Amino acid sequence: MPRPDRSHERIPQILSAAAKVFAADGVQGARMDDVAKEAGLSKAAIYLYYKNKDALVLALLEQFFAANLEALKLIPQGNSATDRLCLWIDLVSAAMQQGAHFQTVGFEFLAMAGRDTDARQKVLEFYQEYQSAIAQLLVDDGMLPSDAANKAQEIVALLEGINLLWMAQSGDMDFARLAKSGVTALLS
Amino acid sequence: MPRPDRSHERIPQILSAAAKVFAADGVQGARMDDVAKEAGLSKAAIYLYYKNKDALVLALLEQFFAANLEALKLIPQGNSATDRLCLWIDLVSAAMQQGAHFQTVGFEFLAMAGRDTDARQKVLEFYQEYQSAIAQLLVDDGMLPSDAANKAQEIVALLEGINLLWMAQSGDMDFARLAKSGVTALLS
Amino acid sequence: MPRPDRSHERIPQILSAAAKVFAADGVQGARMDDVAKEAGLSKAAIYLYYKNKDALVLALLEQFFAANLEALKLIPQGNSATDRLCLWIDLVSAAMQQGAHFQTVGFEFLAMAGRDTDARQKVLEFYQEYQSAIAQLLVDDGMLPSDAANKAQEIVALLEGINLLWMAQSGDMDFARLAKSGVTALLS
Amino acid sequence: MPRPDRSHERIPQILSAAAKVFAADGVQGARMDDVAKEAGLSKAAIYLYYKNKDALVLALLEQFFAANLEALKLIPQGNSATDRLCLWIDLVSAAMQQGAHFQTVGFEFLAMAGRDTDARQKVLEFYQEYQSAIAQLLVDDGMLPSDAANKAQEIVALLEGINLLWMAQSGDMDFARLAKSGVTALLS
DNA sequence: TATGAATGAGTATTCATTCAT
DNA sequence: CATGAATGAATACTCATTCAT
Repeated sequence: MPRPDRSHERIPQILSAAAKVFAADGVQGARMDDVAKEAGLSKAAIYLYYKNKDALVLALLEQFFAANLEALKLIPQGNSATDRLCLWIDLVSAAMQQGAHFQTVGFEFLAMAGRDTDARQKVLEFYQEYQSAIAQLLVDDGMLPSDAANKAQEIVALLEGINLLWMAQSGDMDFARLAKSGVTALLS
Repeated sequence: MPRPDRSHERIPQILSAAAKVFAADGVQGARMDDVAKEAGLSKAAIYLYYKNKDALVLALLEQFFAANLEALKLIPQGNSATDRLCLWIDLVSAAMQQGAHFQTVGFEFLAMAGRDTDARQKVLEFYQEYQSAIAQLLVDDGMLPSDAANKAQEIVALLEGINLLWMAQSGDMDFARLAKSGVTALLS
Repeated sequence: MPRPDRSHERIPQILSAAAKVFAADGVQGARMDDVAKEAGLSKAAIYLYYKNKDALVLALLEQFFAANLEALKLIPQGNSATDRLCLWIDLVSAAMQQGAHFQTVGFEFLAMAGRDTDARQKVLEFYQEYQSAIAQLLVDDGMLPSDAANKAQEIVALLEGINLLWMAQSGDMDFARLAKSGVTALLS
Repeated sequence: MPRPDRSHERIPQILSAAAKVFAADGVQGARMDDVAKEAGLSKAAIYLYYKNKDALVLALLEQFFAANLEALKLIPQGNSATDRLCLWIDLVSAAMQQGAHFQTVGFEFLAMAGRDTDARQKVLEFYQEYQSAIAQLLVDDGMLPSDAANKAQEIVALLEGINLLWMAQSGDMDFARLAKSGVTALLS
């Protein structure tokens, strides 16, 4: 009599706990003990699902960038590229307030990318998809593909940079206003 | 009988070693042992100059942002704000190739800022000075102070974002071209 | 509704798997997980048949020495004690090639005997029966019982020692020839 | 507090403690914690001298067989091979009472030899030197080299086997008497 | 000022064992 | 009978930090 497969509930449970603990203590500073406690599981149970801490970190890193890519699907239809981006920025900005605390982990993932091949691969893929999506949006609006690629890079850089400043200032900054103003300027 | 103060030669020696080791292994991953070996000193000698690892990390963080602020003094005189920024970007871009490897540590410092008060303070100061300098440059060119503050934030965000993309792509990107093109667009 | 008793098939299945795993990884190094996998059972199933790992080890130890005692029953009838021993050595030697790999576990059992009362008991019994059987064989040939006891001890020691050397040399040695030559010399 | 002992004194200190603990708990059962405590050092200090537990075990194994080889140098001069061996047996027998408890570890080393290449190498070397020394003694007494090699193997086997029985019987056996009687028989 | 030697306080990882199903 | 899932209790190994010299 096979029992139900608990993996599908344990894995989000563990990842969610890990995200919380990693955000609070940093990737290296986080203890498996605390992840387990936060997940309401024994430490050994974590190792049932992740071979070791590195595997857990990588799984979280994947989830982090995958979640960010998900946000690209929220880009709405609309008249102009500028309009569509500005509407999207509002959506993203609202969502940002939520996961703000966890965002700092993103910086550690970027640092990891400088040292770990797997991490670098994920980061690269993420920015490539991100830029592609923005470029497509510009092409939809009539921009030449070659121009769109460059402009998309500027836009992505601007948004990531604003995000960086926003984090640096502990969220004490109007992300949406600055982003919309910047994007509008870049596209005018 | 006073002994010679070796601080002026030991401190750069240690910081330089620490920078190398931190870049290679990450801030938390770096071992005092390795810093000492890299510096050609005994581990205990490090403790003569830095109370503990945290102090060393903070000193390095200070140095990191101070060095970046130094770059602001390189902003040249010139006709328009756009011209001056573009000339400056060329200078910065050339310098960047050098310390590329160490830049990843910057991300860890940003992550630290999310958790450590001292780190946050330094990061905040850095971005405030950075934005002020850019804003001043815009005011010099005739922009209204209130507009200049906003525009400076956009420019700083853009440049930091491009830097981030540049790191993420392991330097495989034309930093200067993209930065100049973006800044020009923002200021047109 | 009584269910069929599977003990008679499970127990050899488990012991045989355990023997394999113990031989490969050592008694302490062997994991119940691996024994279970080797036996094609779940780990918990092992515990249905053996209270704990110690019980399994002891069962294996018993089997090990019992199997060695079985060999004593193979001592053939014959003319002289020397003849009978030499014939027997040939039989034992042929069998040794088989279980060679598992023999290393024997050393661990001897080591255990130095620390564990139960193990010591089994080992003592084994050598007592071993020596008795050989002594009886000598008495059958006309030797005085008191002389036979001593001579049997020498013979057992010699054979065990040759076995030891044979193991130490990874089987790269003519066990039978050396054993027969030695026994003949002891009895001449 | 006086300055601690010099490092070259630490190694015998650690090995001696390890021998004690390993004898009591077995090689795998021994905890580094206990070795440290027995040595009067911190656990970390052990790791200053031995990379890991395996390295410590191997060092002990080396010492074990090296010490046994040392005993070969005690073989005295004398008239006949038999005389020399009997005199030597008396010496060895007296020494055995001392390290009796540690001898059980020898069985574990033999078991290790079945699984670990380094261990096997050491064991092989040991028995080769052991047999060579005995063979030389026989040649000194006029035996043909080819006969001596075989006879030496029998003698070594006998002595190791008696040692094995002696351990199995917890020392409750007259090692020297049996050994001398056996060797005399083998050489008559 | 400088260091070799030492350690206390962790931390990741493992594994025998249990139990609900 | 049988097992997938879970865990408590261990244990090897690490590292920032100290201190006698």
